[in-house]
Amino acid sequence: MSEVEQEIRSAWTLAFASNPSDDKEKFYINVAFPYPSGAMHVGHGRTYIVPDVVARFWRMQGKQVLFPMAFHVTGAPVLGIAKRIAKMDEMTMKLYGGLYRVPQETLASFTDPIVIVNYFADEYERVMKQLGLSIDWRRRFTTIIPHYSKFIEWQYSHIYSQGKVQKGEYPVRYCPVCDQPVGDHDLLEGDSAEVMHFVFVKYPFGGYFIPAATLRPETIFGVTNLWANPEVIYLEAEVDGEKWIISREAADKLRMQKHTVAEIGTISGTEFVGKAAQHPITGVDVPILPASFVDADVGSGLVMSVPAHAPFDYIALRDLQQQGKYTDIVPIPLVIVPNFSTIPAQDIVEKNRIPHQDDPRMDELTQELYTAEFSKGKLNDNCGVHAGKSVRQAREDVTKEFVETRGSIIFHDMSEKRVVCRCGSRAYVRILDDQWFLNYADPEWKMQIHEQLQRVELFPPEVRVEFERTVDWLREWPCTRRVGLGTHVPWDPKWLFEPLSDSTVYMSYYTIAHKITTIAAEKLTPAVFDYIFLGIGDANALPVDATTLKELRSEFLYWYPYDFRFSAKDLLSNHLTFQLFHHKAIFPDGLQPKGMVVFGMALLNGMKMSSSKGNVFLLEDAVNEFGADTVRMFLVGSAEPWQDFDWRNELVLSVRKQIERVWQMVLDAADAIGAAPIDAWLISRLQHRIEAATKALRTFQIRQALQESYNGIVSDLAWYRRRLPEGLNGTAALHAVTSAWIRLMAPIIPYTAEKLWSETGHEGLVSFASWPAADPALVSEAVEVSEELLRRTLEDILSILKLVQFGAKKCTLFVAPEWKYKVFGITAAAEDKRSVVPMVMADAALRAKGKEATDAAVQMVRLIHSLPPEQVVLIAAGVDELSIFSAAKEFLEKESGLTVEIAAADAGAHPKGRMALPFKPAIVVE
RNA sequence: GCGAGGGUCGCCAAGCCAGGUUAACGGCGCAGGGCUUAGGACCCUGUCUCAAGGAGUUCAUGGGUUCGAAUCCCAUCUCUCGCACCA
Repeated sequence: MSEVEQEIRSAWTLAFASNPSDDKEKFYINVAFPYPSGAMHVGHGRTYIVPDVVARFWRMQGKQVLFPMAFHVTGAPVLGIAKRIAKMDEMTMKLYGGLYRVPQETLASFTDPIVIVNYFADEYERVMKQLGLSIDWRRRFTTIIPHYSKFIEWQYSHIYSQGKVQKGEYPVRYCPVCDQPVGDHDLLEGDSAEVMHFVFVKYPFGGYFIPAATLRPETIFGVTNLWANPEVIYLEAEVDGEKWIISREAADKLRMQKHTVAEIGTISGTEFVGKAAQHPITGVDVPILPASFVDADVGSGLVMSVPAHAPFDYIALRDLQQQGKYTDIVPIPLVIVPNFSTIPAQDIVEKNRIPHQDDPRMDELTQELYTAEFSKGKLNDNCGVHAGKSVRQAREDVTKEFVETRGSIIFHDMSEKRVVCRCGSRAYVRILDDQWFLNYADPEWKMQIHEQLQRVELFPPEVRVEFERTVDWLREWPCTRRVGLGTHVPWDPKWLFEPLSDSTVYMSYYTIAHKITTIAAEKLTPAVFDYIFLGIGDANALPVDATTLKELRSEFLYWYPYDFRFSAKDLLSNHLTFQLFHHKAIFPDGLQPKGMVVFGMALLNGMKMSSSKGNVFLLEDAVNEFGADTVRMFLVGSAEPWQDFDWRNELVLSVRKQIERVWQMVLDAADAIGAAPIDAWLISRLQHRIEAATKALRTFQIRQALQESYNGIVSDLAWYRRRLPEGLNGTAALHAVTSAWIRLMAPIIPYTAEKLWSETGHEGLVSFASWPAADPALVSEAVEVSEELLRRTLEDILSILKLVQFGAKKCTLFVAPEWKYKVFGITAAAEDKRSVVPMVMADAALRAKGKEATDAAVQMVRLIHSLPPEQVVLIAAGVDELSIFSAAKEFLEKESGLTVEIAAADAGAHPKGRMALPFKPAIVVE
């Protein structure tokens, strides 16, 4: 097989290079391009095989198909990989040297990130070619070539001038040693840490403020005291011009969050414990109490105490009161929560018998109660104007009130302390103040996308809701980064465009990718792209020669807009929606995306496929072990594109056998001659198979298409064989079947199909042969119904034989009498099957039959419900069962091993004969 | 927690939107038989339980609507994906 594949691959070289055609309609599909930082696994395989099957199908339908591919190398991950390889990091070396089998000498050069992406981009291309993907490789590019950068500059010149890119503040994880933001890939530890947003509620204290850090500002109405850690030395500091008392850690963090902090002095926790601050709303005294659970490294290092609702506060207070201190403090209930008393913190602490505030279970219990209150709680009458609100709502409102009218700040802190950069230093939250954002929050832009979305075809249709939701949910997107590979922001070159933001309209770039490289990159000014993509300006007044420009313009216009874009569902909530926004912002109405197909995820032996966990099966290994067609057919056949699929080696082998079966059956049929009565049935069935497969492919139900074109045809051929007269293995009718069959299978198993196509004497490539068309003139319903009758009857005979205890020799078929067909007809036509009996009785001749007729009517309702509706119609029109069975007498005898006799039920003396129904003869075995 | 989509007879997976084609397509696996020196391949049959072609219990669980529900409604349990600066 691998030799055959080789040979065919060379025949395909350049065959799929696609240029605008004068007479053919275009069909342009594309896939989310890969980030080539590692080897391809079988999960990637499906992502590209599905569009390839679609491309091949439409090509055979006579369309001029464009299926391009490129590589997305923008971003930071490879930088990290290169660094880790330079440091000989064990995990990384194992992954690349072991799993990905990068040769040692090549691995040594992986200290350069560009080398990594180029290496894997080449590998992707090689494996994709092995898989037989019908890609126009002339259009390949990577996103960091100068031409593409010029394209991105052009894109953003429009987005920027429309005011859709804005400057703003943004909290990011930041490494003070590297002086850079750190992404998940850059962290040694703590990649699950989230950025939390505290509100600093300021309590006046002497000439100072004590900013108590809280995640639950709505509980301000239940504050009984503040907590300070007596073991901590706090700072007196001037923060943004006010005097605050905070921990040293908080002071450092505040500096990173755009606050000015000047130290004035220090104050030990013990010094102000026992004194009182003032409640910011009521002004009453709030005592400051000591507590060991208060962490200087969280928030401000000082917290407010809500003992009714915070387990820590409750238990710390209980501990003090047990020593006889502060016994006048009583918890103030605030939040009504189902299944809890008015003091939920007490419930949860006492129920779990927590001995003291340093108990390790406390974090978990706190989380439990916070979640319950957040999702189900309502504020009670202690909460002034907020009484009756949900916790969720009150939190939002109170936060707003404090920030806007009471001078509170939002303080960002990590949910875990151990967040460590690759350099070994701890990472913090830092506010970047000159970050650039794409304003996806713009209501007008959103509205345009909602409107546009209605015109986009989506598969599967269920994803439409999710797209709509995503459009609503998107807000400002930070679109620039300081580190990584990519294109510099033209108006602020210290920034680079972030990867998801430089890949939103590249589908248009494909249309010219193979030609634009002949132009020197520095000539590619925004005006040049304006001409190519938007038709703006005079071709003769631009730095590039006019002929070339016009050619690019016309090629773009030929292909665009694209017809379908394919991607896995994890990109739906970002990339797939972003690209709609960008297309809308840049291109005119007629050039907007027309359709999208969203894929499911990949599993390996039931587990999620993941390179980092080593749970992958490399695509190249799969192709070498099983053959490209087998891999393709397995991936297509195991699930529809939008479903998750599971790769299991043991199942793949059976797919290979199926391909071998096609191969054998087609070659066996090559020299069949002559004719048989069953030919008409086979040809008739074929028309249905073609129709069903075609319909399925048009709606991307590739698995369904495969079932029709493989399983369907195989089972038709099996019945056909069975029905051939003794001594015949095939007839000339098979030639029509195999010719259509090869073409139906060609999109899925192109190598095998290509080989069979030439083996069976056809000229040219099957990849460009015309797709078979169903011919209604070749459909014979009568023949199909009569075969169906035989099939069902034979099945019944065989099942009776199986059950019967004696050695049967003879079988008599009693065919239903004419009047029962009449009852069948009446029943079939009845709108409401419940009224059949009176309808039958209305017929004088039938009424004369008495109970026999009413019984028959009841049986007929059951029978009709058990038959496909279209068959019911045909049977109601009348089936000459007597002659069908007579003609098939020999066949029935051969299959059953019995002597078969056929009789009319009314003539038969046998009492069983009365059981005969239309399409269901009475069977007597003796 | 929020948003989206699922849970079907050993496994994969149709059907559900438009209730009666449904004991529930198809494939895989398994079992029996045929063909064969043998194995493979191929063909036939079976594969929830009983059974002269029929009957009984089934489609995550519990309710409901209906002459009739895997399909519609309600509740519960459970799995997958996304939840943002990241490819």
